[in-house]
Amino acid sequence: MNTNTNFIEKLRSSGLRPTKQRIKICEALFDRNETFHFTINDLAKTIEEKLNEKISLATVYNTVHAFKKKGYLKEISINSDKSYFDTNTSVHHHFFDEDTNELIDCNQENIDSINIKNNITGKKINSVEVLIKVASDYQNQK
Amino acid sequence: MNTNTNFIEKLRSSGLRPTKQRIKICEALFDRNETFHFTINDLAKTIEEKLNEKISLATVYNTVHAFKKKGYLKEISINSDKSYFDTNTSVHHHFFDEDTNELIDCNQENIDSINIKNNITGKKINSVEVLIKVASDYQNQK
DNA sequence: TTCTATATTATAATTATTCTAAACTGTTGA
DNA sequence: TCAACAGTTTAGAATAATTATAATATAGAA
Repeated sequence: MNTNTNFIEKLRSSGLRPTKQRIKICEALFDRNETFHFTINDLAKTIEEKLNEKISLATVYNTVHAFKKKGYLKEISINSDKSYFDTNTSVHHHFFDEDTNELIDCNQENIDSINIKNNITGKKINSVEVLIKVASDYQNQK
Repeated sequence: MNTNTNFIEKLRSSGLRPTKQRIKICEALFDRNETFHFTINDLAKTIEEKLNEKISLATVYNTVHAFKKKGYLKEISINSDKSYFDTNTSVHHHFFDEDTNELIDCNQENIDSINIKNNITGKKINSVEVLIKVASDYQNQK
């Protein structure tokens, strides 16, 4: 409940009404020790199975997008079948394990800093993402 | 027609039957001076409007995937609403213009080489992709 | 030419995501 | 405390990209 008070504060201070659903989603996302990499479905399943709460999918989508807009989540672009999100919003990169479809953080220190010598004229760089696709050594990749 | 002979050769030598449709798709993709960045819809539209040919969408999908598997196309991961492909299969990276939804090549020399200090144990790196999202300087990004 | 494996096609099915419009709820202020 | 209203949630419909299906057509070998 102490954490919940924090979530309520966090929501209110970012101009989001602290509704029952949003607080639950905060719990599912931020009440953990490790970074959480998830798809909308993963999150919905977590809420349903771990928190015994049924939240409409539309709300899960809305909330995740609201949180992303507020900077509490990052969206990661992988194979374009679905969206992946990350509770780690610091600058960092990702491994994507093609065997298991799992995302793994790759912190900045693991890659020399990326210096783009020439940017597109008149445009501002919003993000630089590095995605490293890996798979078992022994098997052929599709 | 000289190019078509080349396409037929290329197809046959990679174990793909040189069908009317595949040859047309080769024309649409490879008969150009510049790299082509496209979605399936872009390609279908090109074939219909520029080459006056109507090829079933399923065939366009099948062929693009076959070409990707053979290494003639690269798939680029951006916002997960649709897939983007690239006729430039050399190692290079991309700018993505969020104002226009346009992909722009970013050749390797524009970025210092990316050195991953620690890879995931037991896995092989299949690809390293850098995606630089840009947008107009003056406007707020979503 | 005939045969067969491979391709193509229209269409249906599937999946992720967004939209809609009605019902519900936090918050404000009387 | 409570009315009012804007902001939220919801189920379900709509949309869009992609894949599956199964019938028809075709390339290439014999």
